[in-house]
Amino acid sequence: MGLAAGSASAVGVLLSDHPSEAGACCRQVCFQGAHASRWLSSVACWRLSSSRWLFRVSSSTRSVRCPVSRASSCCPSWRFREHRRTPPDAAVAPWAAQQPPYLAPHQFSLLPLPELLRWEVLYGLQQVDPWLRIFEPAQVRRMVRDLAETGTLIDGIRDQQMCPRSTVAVLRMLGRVRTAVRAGHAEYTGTAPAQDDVLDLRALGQRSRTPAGIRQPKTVDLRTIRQPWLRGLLRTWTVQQRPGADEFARTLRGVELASRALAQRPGTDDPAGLRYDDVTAVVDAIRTALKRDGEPAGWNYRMSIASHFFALIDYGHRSGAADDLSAAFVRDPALHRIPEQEANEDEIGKAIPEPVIRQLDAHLHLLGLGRARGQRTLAPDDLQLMYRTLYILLRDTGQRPLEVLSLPRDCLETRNDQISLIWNNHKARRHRRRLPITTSTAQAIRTWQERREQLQASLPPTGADYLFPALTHLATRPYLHTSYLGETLRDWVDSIPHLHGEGTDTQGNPLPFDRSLIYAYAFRHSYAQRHADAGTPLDVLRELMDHKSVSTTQRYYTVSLKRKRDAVTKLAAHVVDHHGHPSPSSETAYELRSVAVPYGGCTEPSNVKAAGSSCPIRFQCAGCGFYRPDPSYLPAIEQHINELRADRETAQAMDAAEFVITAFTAQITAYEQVTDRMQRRLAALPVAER
DNA sequence: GACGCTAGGGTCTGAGCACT
DNA sequence: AGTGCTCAGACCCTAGCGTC
Repeated sequence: MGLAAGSASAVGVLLSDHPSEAGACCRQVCFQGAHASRWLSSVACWRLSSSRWLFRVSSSTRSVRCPVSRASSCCPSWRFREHRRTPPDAAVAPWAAQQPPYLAPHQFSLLPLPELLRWEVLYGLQQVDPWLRIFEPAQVRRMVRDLAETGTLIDGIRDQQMCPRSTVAVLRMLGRVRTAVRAGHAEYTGTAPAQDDVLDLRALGQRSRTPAGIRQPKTVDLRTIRQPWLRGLLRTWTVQQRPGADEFARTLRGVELASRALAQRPGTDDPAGLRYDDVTAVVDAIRTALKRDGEPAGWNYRMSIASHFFALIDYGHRSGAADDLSAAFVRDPALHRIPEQEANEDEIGKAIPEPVIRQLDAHLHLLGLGRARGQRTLAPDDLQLMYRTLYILLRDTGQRPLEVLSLPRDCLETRNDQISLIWNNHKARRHRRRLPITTSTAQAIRTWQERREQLQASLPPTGADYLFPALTHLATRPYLHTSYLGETLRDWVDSIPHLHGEGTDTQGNPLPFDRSLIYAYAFRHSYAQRHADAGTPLDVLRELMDHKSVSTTQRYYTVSLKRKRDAVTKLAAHVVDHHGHPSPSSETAYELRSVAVPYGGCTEPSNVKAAGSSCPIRFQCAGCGFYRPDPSYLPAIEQHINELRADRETAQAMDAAEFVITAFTAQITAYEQVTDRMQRRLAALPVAER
């Protein structure tokens, strides 16, 4: 339990009407900041009586010396001694029940509450402790004030009705405490959650917040799952396995989809009657699942939903939680697959085009202004310098945002005049990697490093080892959070007045670039695309990006349709017929009227109509009038000629029939003529176009 | 190469901390 | 008590890698 007002240690005081020793009218426990929960844990032993349930303070709860000076008129001990001056034999209990407790800003008292409510609140606060980052005694004091007229928290009325004058923050605290108390009471009496159709996820240990709009503690109404057996299985699994929030959400999504699909089929309310076809129906529903906004969900997500749903079914079979479940209701790995869709041909990848990056560079002076994150810790100039350095690193190194943010404070290394960036590959768990960088990139880092050294005294010590340290003591990681970078980049990009993309409108004006395509990770794609366009060998780029497999590197950049068209346009102008006569055509006409055959295209109509599978002369292309050899295949054709020569020699050695040798010779001659003509035409071209 | 799993990133949004 | 800022959860997605 953290404490507000940044106090390093504090004292929680529970005033009791049963003082344990003479002269001490308050039972109190000292605790250091975050360890209050240990104290509360020791108080958590409670029992149920016939008419009410209450907590019992454990004997391990220590009574310690009052930290308030006894000379102080605020100290209850001192006040009690003063009280006894008039009736020397006055009892402590009646007196203490009427006394306002002494409270420092970091303390609260439950004394004003009736006894049952006092123990309920205490238990609730103990349970609520792990759900909070910082515990605010002031909120508890307000809650206690507003609860004074209440008898018990276990009541059907809403929080607002219980404390109509409370502020939003107090009602939030009250809601948490009531959730915890209700869950504890229900668990003790054995009424929930094993039988409830409304699951309280927080009471089940999930520390989760809710999607937009829902402010109440998160509950899930299982009554939307129409099949009682499926509802029961999900409830049992949740209660017994206590899944995390994400695991539960995916499983629930799978169950919802399955329930909807099964509801369309007769007899699926009886788990024993389920068949193989029912599994197929469930898989079909997941295979075509949509996101909540109506768009098709991604393949990996749908796969994950299916995986979680069938893990639940397996749990039912395995654990006996679904004893009646038909043995036929299992996934068939061979047939119940969720295939990955083909990538869209027109998709041009996620790289930010270089002209757009140049426009971003031109507006670098705006980065870190406006709503930049971290204004409370850093001066405007320092903030700008930090974000500028982050941008340069993203742009020049192609590293993932988290890798840039978590760079070590001393991340530069110079060997043989080559400067390298030392970084950690979190994703592949390979650390202390080295990436060669340019002098200008290194200079940008050094400039920030020098300024960062001067700032260290004003920064939280947890981030001392990092180049971009956490800026507040609340941060859960020692380095800057990814959302800082993402949100500041978003605000910067939105603040740039004009950002032109590629192409123009009908009036010739440049088209605006879609700003949503600019985000931190997109610079990694740009880095890969930049290297690919510059001709960096794939294996070198793989090393630079620290990928294990080349296929991963290839996924980062794509050959855009435009680049393909450029290539087709250039080559289409040099297509020749089999006599070597130029046979130029528009790229579209050529694509429409031809079909790919070995080493070029075929324009024979019946073969084109059959998509290349119906050659009337059995693919004797070199001698065909419809053959359009493609200059890009020149090296391959020459290799093919060599193979034909080798085959002819083999045939001669085998003393093959004369027509076999003649056929090889004719093919070789035909392909030689094709290459000869193409080479002559290419030689006549300007050097730049070859 | 298809499939499936795990770890973790991008983005949106609300909770709640910190400051006034 | 009001308000702006910070951070973490939800949801969906990508990357990396192992298995078949």
